Amino acid sequence: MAGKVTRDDVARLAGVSTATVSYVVNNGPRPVARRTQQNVREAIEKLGYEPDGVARSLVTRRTRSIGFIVPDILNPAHTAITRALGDALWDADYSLTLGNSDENPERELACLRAFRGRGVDGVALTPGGGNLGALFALHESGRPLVLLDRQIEGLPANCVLFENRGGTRAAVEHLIELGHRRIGLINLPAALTPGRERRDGYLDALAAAGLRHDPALIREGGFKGGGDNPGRRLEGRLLAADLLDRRDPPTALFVSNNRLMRGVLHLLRERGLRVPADLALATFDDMEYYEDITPSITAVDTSLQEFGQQVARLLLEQIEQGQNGREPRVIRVPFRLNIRESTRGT
Amino acid sequence: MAGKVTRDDVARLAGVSTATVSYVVNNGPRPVARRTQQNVREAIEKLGYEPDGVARSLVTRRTRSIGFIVPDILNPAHTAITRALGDALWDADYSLTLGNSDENPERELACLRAFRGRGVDGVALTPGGGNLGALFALHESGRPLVLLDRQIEGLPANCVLFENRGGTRAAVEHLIELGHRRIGLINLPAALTPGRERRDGYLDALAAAGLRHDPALIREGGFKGGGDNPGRRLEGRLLAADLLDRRDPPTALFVSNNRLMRGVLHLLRERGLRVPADLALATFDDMEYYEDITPSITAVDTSLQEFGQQVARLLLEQIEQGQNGREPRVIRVPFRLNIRESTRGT
DNA sequence: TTGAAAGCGCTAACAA
DNA sequence: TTGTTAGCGCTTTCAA
Repeated sequence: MAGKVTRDDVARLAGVSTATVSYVVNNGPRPVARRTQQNVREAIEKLGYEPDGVARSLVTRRTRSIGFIVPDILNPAHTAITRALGDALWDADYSLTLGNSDENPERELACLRAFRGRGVDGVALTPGGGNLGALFALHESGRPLVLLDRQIEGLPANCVLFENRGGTRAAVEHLIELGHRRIGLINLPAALTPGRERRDGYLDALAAAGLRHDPALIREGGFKGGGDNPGRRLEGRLLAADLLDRRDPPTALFVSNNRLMRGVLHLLRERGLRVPADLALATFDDMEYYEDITPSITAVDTSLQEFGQQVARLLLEQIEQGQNGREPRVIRVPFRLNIRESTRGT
Repeated sequence: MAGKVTRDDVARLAGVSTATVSYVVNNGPRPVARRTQQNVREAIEKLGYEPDGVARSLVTRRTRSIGFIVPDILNPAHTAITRALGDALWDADYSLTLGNSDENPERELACLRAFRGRGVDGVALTPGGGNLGALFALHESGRPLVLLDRQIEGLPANCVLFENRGGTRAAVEHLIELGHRRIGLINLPAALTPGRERRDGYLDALAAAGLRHDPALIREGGFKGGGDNPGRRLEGRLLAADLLDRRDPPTALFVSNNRLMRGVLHLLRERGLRVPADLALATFDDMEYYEDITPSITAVDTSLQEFGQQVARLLLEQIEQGQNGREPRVIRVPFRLNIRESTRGT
């Protein structure tokens, strides 16, 4: 506040030009005599000078910050990705500015605009499906952009995805190996990448085992991910109840994400179902508490940490080297199936 | 990128001065004739002009961004606070820049520095206990600062706290009402505000019921909150096991936070304990999944959303009105005891 | 009601 | 090896 120390003060005290101070502070781009460096450093120390990032940004046109739009950071999967992304960016001296879209296209657009206004050096987001115009424009402007979890038809942007299909297939095959023949699927909407690919993985597993697929065993949520809409909170509960109330109910369930799974857990408690005796359960997204609760839950562990790191890598690569007409990269983060009591028993 | 549209272009096209464009864009501080406004707006529209936030910040010395340092955003309690804070700031047209300290004083300091360099308009953090010098300096510089969850001796900064004492007392009284006489406490380190106050609330409840307090029933973690140190992940498990292995074990446990609680849940599963028959359980921090799992968990619900909102309020108040020598505000966020199966049974 | 112009603190091109 | 200086895009004082 009071009387900010600027580079001029340092230059004066050290008896050099402001340019020299700049070269010392930034370690370049041109060399400075050792002796002079000394003097400047001392002056900086004595005055308690700190460079002003805003002024620097104005001339370099870089802010060393990344805008990150997440549908809902309350979803533990997004939290973990945010954490990993933030850490990786931090290591590269970038900071993370957060925006919640709540799966609301207007909010998403508002975030995009706000980020541009603030001059972020890149944007990462889980696109809600709208705002195609803005996203194409953003991509065409050459600004670093990374899509998470969902691809956008025709938009050749870098993208990080889960092994949706392979992970789901592995989990369902595991259920099949345990002897299950009627396996229900509580799925995300198949309109977006994760729902579509997880459904395909489920079908793959059935087909590979020579099981006929009964469409009546698939239930699909109408919800796309974020927000705290209470009606949707336990959507998984409704869908699972629906399935279990059939005259010929499944003996096992694969649940496509952690939000749906919460609803299913809720239902288990309400009905006092024994797991895996009455119903075996496997799910996508491995939450930390799945290994603490009773029964512990078999889950496809998607390495959220690596996911976040890859997003950072793509972003930094683009910032430092530009896209250079390179083909867009689509990275799949590997998975691991964590088998626990909800399928294997105690 | 290519040929950015600046205010000069707009001024030229509209046939006015750059100052006028500025007044139109900012709606002030001086009036502009309706007719002129029209012209300027049209020019802006036609050129697709967008103000440059960085340049504006350089002159206004405001960035409309807040730096937020959290020990570990993976802790769902912090996530929820972050979300609420971010939303409230967003509504006021501020953005949130995130830093994870991991309870590491060096990282905390690095965040503080980075934030200053980036010119944030205010800082909110859960202080780790170190960096006293930097925090006092920050506060004295007059920059908006809000402390979360932990007070710092002698630092008269605005602060938002939980009703640690009252909430814990209510939960323990609930256990006493259910007939429990030997109630264990798995606590956070009493060196910091939450641990100290929760312990006091526990003692309050015992005293009010005329129960003698047995120090052997209190176990205290050594951990201060963040990070993913695997050894600490299930600290609650060790502490609880220790307590239950006594010849005269408690019949109920109050667990001071969600991280410790995860360890306790893990232990329940390992030992096949029936809750609440073998052991009744109540905890501080109400996680969403506590109402979905079996048994559902009785918890002190601390309204994380309101917590985040209060942080935002304090911050914005300080930014807009300055502290003006006002007394520092210490806000306590109310709680609610959510009674569920882990104490009351099914 | 409006224009001209002086900076905000910094980087880097141009000179020396 | 170092100094001088022209901006970066914007806000706002001073004049008109």
